[in-house]
Amino acid sequence: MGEQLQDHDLSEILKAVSDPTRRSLLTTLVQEGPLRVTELAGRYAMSLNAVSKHIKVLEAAGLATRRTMGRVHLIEANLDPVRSVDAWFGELRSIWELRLDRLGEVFSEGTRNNERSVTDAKKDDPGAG
Amino acid sequence: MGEQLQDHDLSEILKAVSDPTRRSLLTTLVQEGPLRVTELAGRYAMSLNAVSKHIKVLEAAGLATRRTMGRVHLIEANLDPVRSVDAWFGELRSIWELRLDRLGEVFSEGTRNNERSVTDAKKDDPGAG
DNA sequence: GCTATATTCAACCAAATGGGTGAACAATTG
DNA sequence: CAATTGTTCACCCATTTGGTTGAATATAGC
Repeated sequence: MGEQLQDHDLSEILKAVSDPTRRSLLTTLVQEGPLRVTELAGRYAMSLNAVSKHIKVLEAAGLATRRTMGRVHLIEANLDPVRSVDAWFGELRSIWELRLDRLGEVFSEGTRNNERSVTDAKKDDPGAG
Repeated sequence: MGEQLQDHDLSEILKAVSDPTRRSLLTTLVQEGPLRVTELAGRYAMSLNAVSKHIKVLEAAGLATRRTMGRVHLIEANLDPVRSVDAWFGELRSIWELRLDRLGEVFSEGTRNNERSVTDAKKDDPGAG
């Protein structure tokens, strides 16, 4: 059961939550539980169709799921994909700290001249992928 | 120091990292430290100008900073804004768990129908539009 | 001063995005 | 069946986006 961190998925998730309306929708769903499309749309100063489209984007990103019950579509939030985002940012941070470790504390004296500290850190290069 | 989580900033940060090229740029900067625009651009199958624009987007989001040294612009990653993203997702998660907790309380009070509150909320509908 | 290098600015283009409207489809109800 | 309700589909429109190219600006070196 590996989580295949596909670049495309990550882009889709991040793009989905980069829109304030969609973030708001997601928050609403998270705090109130599954809601109908119309109920959701009623809270925004935009057309039902616009909200419907936003929901589709959330669905495509895996951040929302739909349970169709008759003519009513119940939309529910799903925060699982957020873990992919966390994972990516986490990885970024550890790469960052790894490099800072290699550089050592020599760097903290000033940010203008860094050439020498780099060569200094070369003695202990693990080459972490 | 409160995190004055401006919606606009969050959107800008998320949109910035929603592009795979920009994520790649950020990763490169994080693992290799400050780099010149040309050096960065040389790693991508796109024009220097395209990369230059991507860098600007990262800068605008606060994810990269620029130190101009003569004609050379050193671009450096800055992961601080990521904390805003973490904060938002974290908030979302706690809201989620809070609601689940509330649902649990309702159950232990002797309610027998699990989805009643959602579907039944129709009678309390304020009316969209 | 001239030339080469590093980078941005400006204009342009195709595609994607966020929004709107009206019609269509699906399901419930009288 | 007909009417109503919930939702999507198909278009249209303006703006943004990601990319291109060519010119402009700034600095470095001969």
